[in-house]
This record gives sequence, C-alpha cells and structure tokens, in this order.
Amino acid sequence: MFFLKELPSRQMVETYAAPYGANPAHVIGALRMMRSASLLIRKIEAYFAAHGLSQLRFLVLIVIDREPERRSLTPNEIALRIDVSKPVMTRTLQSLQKDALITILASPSDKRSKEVSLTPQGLQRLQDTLPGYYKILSEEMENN
Amino acid sequence: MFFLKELPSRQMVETYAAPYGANPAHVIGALRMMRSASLLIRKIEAYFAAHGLSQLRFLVLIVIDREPERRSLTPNEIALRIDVSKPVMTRTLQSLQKDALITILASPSDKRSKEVSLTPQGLQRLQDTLPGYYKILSEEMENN
DNA sequence: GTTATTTGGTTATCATGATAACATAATTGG
DNA sequence: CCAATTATGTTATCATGATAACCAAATAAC
Repeated sequence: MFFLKELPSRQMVETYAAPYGANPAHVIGALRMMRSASLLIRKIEAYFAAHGLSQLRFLVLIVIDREPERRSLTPNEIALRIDVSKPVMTRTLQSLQKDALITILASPSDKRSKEVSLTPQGLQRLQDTLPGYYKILSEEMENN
Repeated sequence: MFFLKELPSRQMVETYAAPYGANPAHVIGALRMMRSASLLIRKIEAYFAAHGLSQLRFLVLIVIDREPERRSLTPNEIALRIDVSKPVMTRTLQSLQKDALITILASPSDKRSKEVSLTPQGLQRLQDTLPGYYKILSEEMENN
C-alpha cells in the first residue's frame, strides 16, 4: 500500500529519475495510480468489513460462483484464479467455512484435495454485497 | 490489495452494476487500476525488502529528507504527511531507529513529543534506493 | 488556578499479506 | 512395481496494515 499524501515534486523526481533513465512523467503517473488505488482499496475493505467480508473473502466467493458449469472448485483451482500464496488461501477458506459461507468436503478422486462449494448463505452474501461494491468502484472513477 | 487474475466479464458487470446506477466501464476501469497497482506495489515491496526497507519505511525517510529547512520532524508531523495509523507509525519509527537509519530524541519544548532525524546511514540508504525505485515505477508505466 | 479537554505517543490485539518447512498423496521413471 | 519426483494443503513464523484503550503532557474553560 502507498500512503504518501503529497507526491514528490516534479523537480525532485527529475533530479533522481532522469539520470537513471526513468521518465519523470511516468514516475509521477505510477505514484498517482498507487495512491488512488490504495485509497480505493482501503474504502472497499471498510465496505466489506461492514458486511462480514474482506476483499479476498469476497473474491473467493466470486470465483466459485462464476464457474456455472462447476458445482465446486478445489482450493488449488481457486488459488490459480486469485494469486495469493497457498497459506493465505488455506486460512481464508477455513474462515469462510467457519462463517458457513462455503462448505469444504474431501475430494473422492484425489485424497490430497478438497471440494469447495458456496452455501446458500455464501451466495446470498455475495449477491448482497456485489451491487454496493460495483457502486463504490463506479463512483470512484467518476470523481477522478 | 486486489489479486483477482481474470477480471469479471463486461456481461457480469452489466448484470450487477447497471441496475444500481453504476457505470460498467468505470467499474472495469477501477478493477484494472486496483489490479495494476497491487502488482506494482508487490514488486516495489520486493525491491525494498532486498534493500532492508519497506514502502512505508522508505516513505518515512523521504518525508524527513525532503523538508530542507528542518533538521527533524516529530512523529506526529510525519504521520500528517503519510496517512497511516499512529500505532503503525510508532512501530515503523522504532524499527528504523533499531536499524540506525533515524535517531529519535526527546523534544525539549514538548515533553510528549520526539524529534526524528535521518542518520547519515539513513540518508545514504535513501539515496541508494531512490533511483531504482523510480526506475521500477517508470518501467511499469511504459509497459502498460 | 484548578478541572476538563485535547493532543502525542504507546501497548495490546487482530486481520491479511508473505516464505519456509512439512506431511501426505499422486505420478513418473527405471 | 518400487523409488524418486511432483502436487496439494497445512503449520509455524514474520511483516505490515487496522482499532481500542491507555498514559502523560499541554491547552482550554471556568
């Protein structure tokens, strides 16, 4: 995350960036993007927290739901669609299971693996939070 | 942070966004921005980690250094320039002091407060990492 | 000038990201 | 088919973000 309120001056960027072949306008553009995104992510996490979710917990529900031809995904498949580390995925799935938003069953075909499905409450939670999520994203882009 | 690899389809965004007055193009733009920024932030944290810093530790050094008329800043002043919570600032300053990149002295005028200054090593570390930092930012914007 | 409020900073605790090391199961190679 | 390798998940540990509750000092109110 990037929380510097006042970005470096053009002057300062030029002093340090130009001699090393960096483009000052690009540098400032990247800083602006990181700053905007950090503020937006913070806002979204607050929204999700108020709905008993987090960005990652929400994304897990989304990727399970948006595979219409599959009843369940394995933790590994979910991790392939969301690039967080394996331990983070393990922990997140356990927390979603604890909150009864997903079920985790043993896989009959591969004893190392699991089958993760949305519960009705998980689907409901997803549908309850999705519109507000999109609304925040949309408003953010309007005001910038 | 936002780590969904494949963004939702236009179709899906329209289904959920439009009925609630959200603009699908804006939603997708916001998702793209969050995704790009998350990847960039991850890359930058890796760069800083290899130099014994983190984004926040680096920003603290920067804001102290870029106040040419001041020899020191108080923790509160630093926190005003970087919007992280107070406990995070306390912990970060202590870690920088432990690594001898800053000094923290009691303030003579206000016994609640402190005076934070860069050490020569802190300034050196800053100057060593700044060009590479700008280079990463610049390259990121070129390739996108 | 004493009391109440505000300000500056810390501690305790939690959430969410990471890596390293591990156990167990599946697969591949000979 | 047995040994070696690869794949799937988990545990342990750490870093960096947050809030709540607190102490001590400064300031404001009366």
